[in-house]
Order: sequence, then structure tokens, then C-alpha cells
Amino acid sequence: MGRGKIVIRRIDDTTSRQVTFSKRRTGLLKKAKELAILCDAEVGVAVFSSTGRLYEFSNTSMKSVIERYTKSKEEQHVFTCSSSEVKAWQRETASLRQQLHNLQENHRQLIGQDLSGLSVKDLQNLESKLETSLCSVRMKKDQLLIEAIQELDRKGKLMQQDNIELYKKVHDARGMNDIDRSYIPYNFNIAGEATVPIHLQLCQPQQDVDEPQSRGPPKLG
Amino acid sequence: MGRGKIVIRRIDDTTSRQVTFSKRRTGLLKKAKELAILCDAEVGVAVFSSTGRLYEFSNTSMKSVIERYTKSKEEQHVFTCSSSEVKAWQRETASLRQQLHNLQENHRQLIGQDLSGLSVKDLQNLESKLETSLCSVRMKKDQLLIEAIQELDRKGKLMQQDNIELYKKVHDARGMNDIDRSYIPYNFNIAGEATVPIHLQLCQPQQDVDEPQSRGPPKLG
DNA sequence: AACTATTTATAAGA
DNA sequence: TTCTTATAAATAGTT
Repeated sequence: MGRGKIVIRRIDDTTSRQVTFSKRRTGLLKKAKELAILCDAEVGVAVFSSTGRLYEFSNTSMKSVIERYTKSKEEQHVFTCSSSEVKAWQRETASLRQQLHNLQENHRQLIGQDLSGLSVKDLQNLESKLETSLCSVRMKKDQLLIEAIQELDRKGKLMQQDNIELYKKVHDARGMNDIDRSYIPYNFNIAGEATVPIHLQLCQPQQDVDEPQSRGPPKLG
Repeated sequence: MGRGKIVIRRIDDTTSRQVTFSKRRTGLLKKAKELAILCDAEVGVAVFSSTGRLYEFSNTSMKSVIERYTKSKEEQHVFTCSSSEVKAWQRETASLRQQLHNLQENHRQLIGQDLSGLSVKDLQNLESKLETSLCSVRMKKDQLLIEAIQELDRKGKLMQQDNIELYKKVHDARGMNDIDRSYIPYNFNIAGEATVPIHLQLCQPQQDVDEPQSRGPPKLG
């Protein structure tokens, strides 16, 4: 891939070799990175130049790669040189790795990625699950909002009570006879039952848009 | 370097990913070998597929590369020490356990369980994610259904053509002059453009039920 | 697993 | 070293 074809053998000219090293090293590390990303693989590359300098790439960490590498090699000799304790750990690790992999795949599908290879039936099941989830989340959210409103309402009512009490005390203290009967303490009321009912629509039943049906708004208050 | 340009991001389709992994892995190892030969370098490459299989290259030996690497990093050969073998497995297990735990938590929330402790903001984010996922799933499902219909339609048209041809042949074979012009081969047509257009509405734009807007019911025929 | 249209990497030159 | 460019090589999409 250049101006001319070359044979793969040691480049004798030092300068030329260094230039080629620099270019191809960059290319190799780039390829390694692409492979890791495209194919969801764990990759480690270490290169020592002829002058002894180290260049490396790993999408995770070299430490992780080396550990995994040595383990992978040990597993090949599991019968000859592993204690039962180590074997137990190896089994555990393999199992966890498998679980993690499965869950990751499941998770990707749940967030709408990686849907290729699924049948219509699969997709319907997925859709149904997502609708159920969405319903749970919305109900929880609505519940929180309603609770917040109720709390505010409760506090407001208490304050209103206090206000009335305070007003009376102020009046008694002054010993006034000519009470201004027209005074009305500030009426704190968010979702007042006593006055006009407010129709909040926070918690809707979860209806599929595919099957619209007439329904009255839920009443609160 | 292929039929089309690609972006470097995880390939969702499993088969595709495996094929690409196989091709690029081969390419990477070849490049590593060439670099080592051309430039007189010591090279080590380790690749773990997403299914956990190990592929490697080293022009010297992996052991040598790893030792040189760890020396180069001024860390003594910690990982090859047999007394710390169990510790390494324990660390690995702990790490996997942590990842699994995190993903499981994430997953549970995504399926609408374990929502306690989330704020309204968190829940809104979750809701939004779920809506996006649902949209992806529905679009994929709709796409599959539409493709199935189109395929049936195509086959039907071909069969119809065959019918016409066969009818003509039958007629020619008989050498009849008094053709029954009223004969019409069975007309296979699902979504016929030639007749009344059918408005399929399988792939609806995903409307949030919170913002209802008037739209007619899906028409068929 | 093979094919091939394209993209990408890079050898050679400036 | 870095840029340019012609060409070899790799590979994405397809069969």
C-alpha cells in the first residue's frame, strides 16, 4: 500500500526503518483501537522499537489485559497446576463473566439497540415490557409529585390555622371591641376541597396510543 | 476500506460483529507481524473477543513481552508470582461482581422496579429513555411487518403473472378460436397500487399520550 | 467462504 | 519531520 510493493523483511536502512516504524506503529495502534470499539473486544498491544522505546495501546488497561492473558493461559492447564481453590475462583469468574455478558445484551435490547435478529414476537414482548416499565416510572413520578402537593397543602393549612390564631390573639391583646369583621386571613389552598375543585392530571392510566379510548381526566380534590 | 465507509462504533448486529472481528483480528495480527519484521521491533498483541476467546501474536514470546513491559513500567513481575495468584482472581471476581451489580441496578430501574430513591428528575430521564427505547422497538417491529407484506405482495404479483402466462398457454394448446374473453386469472393483490390504494399505518410516529392530539383512526382500505 | 467496489494505509518523493 | 500522492492493501457489503 504505497508507491511500490515491498517484501516483508527487515529494512536495512536505519532512517527508512525508523520512518516506517513510526508510520506502521501508528497504523497498528489505530487498528487495534478500531477492533476494540467495533467488535466489543478487549485488546492490548505493546511494541518495543529497535531502540528499546515502548509504545502501547489498550482499550481497558494493560494490567487488565495481562492478568486476563495469564489467567487464560492458566486455564489451559487447569488440571495440571491449579489448586481446587483456584479452580473454584476460575469457575466463579467464568460464571460472572457469562452473566455480565448476557445482562449486557439484554440491557442493550431493552434500550432499543441491537434489535437485529429479533422476531416480531420478540419485539412485541419487548414493547410490552417497556410499556410496563414506562407505566411504573410514570406512576412513581406522579406519586412523588402528588405527595409533594399534599405536603405543601398540609403545611399551608397549618399556616392558615396559625394565622387565624394569631389574628385572634392580636385582637384580644388590643382589647378592641370594634373588630373589623371583614378581615380574612390569607387563604392558603392549593387543591382546596372547600372551594372550586382543581382537576389535576398528573397520574394518568397508561394507555397505549395504538388503542385510544375516551376517558375522563382523573380528579384530585 | 470496503464497499462503504463506516463509523467506528460498536457493531450492534451480532453476526456482523463476529465477521468483522474475524477479519480485522486477522488484519491486526498480520500488521503486528509485519511491523516486527520490517522494523526489528518486539511486538505483543492480545485480543479477547466479546465471547472471551483469546487471540494473540508475539514475534518473540508473550512472556518476554510482558516481562519487558512490566520492567519498562518499573513494576516488578507482580502477576506471575504464584503466591498472589489467588489474590488476582479475587480482584477479578470483585471487579466483575461490581460491574454486574451496577448493571443489574441499572437494569432493574429500566424495567420499572427499584425506583425508590430516585428524584422526579431521575424518573423523567428514565421515562424519556424508555420512550426512546419503545420507539426503536416499535419501528423495528413495524419495519419487519411491512417487509413481510411487501414480500408477500411481490410473490403474489409473480404468481399472478404466471397465471396469466399459463392461461395463454392453455388456450394456445387447445387452438381455440372462441376464447372466453371474460376469463380473468385470479388477481393476487394485497396492497395493490393498481386498485384502491391501501393506507397502512403500521409505523406511527410515536406520540406521547400526555400530549394528545386529534388524529383519525388508522385507515385500512 | 469468496468476491469486489471502495476506503484506508503507506512507500516513495518533496 | 511533515506533507503529498500514487499505489498497494484491507475490508464492508454482498452473494
